[in-house]
Amino acid sequence: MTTAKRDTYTPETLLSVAVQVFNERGYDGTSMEHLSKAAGISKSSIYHHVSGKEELLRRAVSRALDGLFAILDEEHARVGRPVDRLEHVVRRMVEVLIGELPYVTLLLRVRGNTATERWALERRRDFDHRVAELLKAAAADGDVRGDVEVRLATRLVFGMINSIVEWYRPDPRGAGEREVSEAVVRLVFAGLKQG
Amino acid sequence: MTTAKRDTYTPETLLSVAVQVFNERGYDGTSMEHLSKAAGISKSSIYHHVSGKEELLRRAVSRALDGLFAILDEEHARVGRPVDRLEHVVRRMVEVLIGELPYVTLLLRVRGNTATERWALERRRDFDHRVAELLKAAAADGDVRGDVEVRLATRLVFGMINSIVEWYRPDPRGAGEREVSEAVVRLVFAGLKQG
DNA sequence: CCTTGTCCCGACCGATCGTTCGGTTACTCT
DNA sequence: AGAGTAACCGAACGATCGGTCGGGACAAGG
Repeated sequence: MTTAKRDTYTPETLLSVAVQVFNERGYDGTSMEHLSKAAGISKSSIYHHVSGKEELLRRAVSRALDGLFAILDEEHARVGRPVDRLEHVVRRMVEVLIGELPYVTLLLRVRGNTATERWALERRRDFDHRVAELLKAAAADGDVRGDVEVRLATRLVFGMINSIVEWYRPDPRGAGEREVSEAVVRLVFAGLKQG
Repeated sequence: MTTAKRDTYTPETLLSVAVQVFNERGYDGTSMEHLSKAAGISKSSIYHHVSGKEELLRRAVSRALDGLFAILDEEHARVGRPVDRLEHVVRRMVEVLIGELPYVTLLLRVRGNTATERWALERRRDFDHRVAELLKAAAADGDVRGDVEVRLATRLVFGMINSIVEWYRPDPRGAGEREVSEAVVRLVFAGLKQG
């Protein structure tokens, strides 16, 4: 609180604007001109805050990845029966995904054209493997079905969870979040069939 | 068979090359230079076969959409109990998605920057609504759980199915296809829990 | 007052974008 | 052989790309 800042951009506030535009137009489809219009400052001014377009992407996907990996450090993800730890991770993934929606959205659309994008893809794979091991342990306990391969099931469950970014739009009262995470947990573990 | 064609490009063969590159680099991330390198002809020669970059996109997503809509016209999708028709549509969606993998992949990544992309998004929404009505009818019959909203369940199921394009790679023997469609049907209707 | 540093700007850079054009090659048909 | 044409090419178009540069406006500290 030593400095009384001017009412201006910081790398963080600029990032939130940039991520929104990236998600609307796609990273490749977004020019620095688009960003400057959306931020209300000139194109060259953006370079006062960040080193360039790719740094904005790196900051965004880092934030998303940090949020996801933090789940694995939570107590309920580390101790207990694997099937219960898996349920906790699934539920928390939905919550993080919704809480950091624009950043995770951008992360999930990265294709691998640049070094930054390939680094993001690698960290995503790491996370996937960690969850796959959890599912494998739950299968070894006989708590989840054994007639679907672990790797395949992991991918399909991730697919369902990650697809949330394609349609979820924030609810000002934050009401829909619990409904979504509950629906995902029910469908993943019990399926559509009448229980 | 009246014409013995020269060994050269047609709009269709050129399309298959273009779609592959689009999926690797993203549509916006792909330049006509990239396409010419991949196709082995000069940039200007591409314009002898198609009107431009956007026509390639339009042809690709049209092929994907035609494949999906054709499912709804099949007999098992039109007659019978809604829950059985739903299972058939789910299974066939996986098959079409795998059979037309690169085209459906491109369709699912369209963002809406151009008129062609917005048209594709609109047709996708139409298809989604058709399937949502099927699930609604199955819920009215009491054949699928009623504690998850129909619209929400539809989106999550579509998310799981559509995510296949993110990791499935064609098996020369076509072996994995049945395993995937079976796994999807099991997870969607019965869930992960040991049955 | 003047200096210092933050924040921002218009003008401009070389490179690349999707597309066009005039012309050449190579095959088909008569 | 000669005409016609589908397939192709190199060069260049105006526009836009991500990024650079020198300098102006403005607040804080002396």
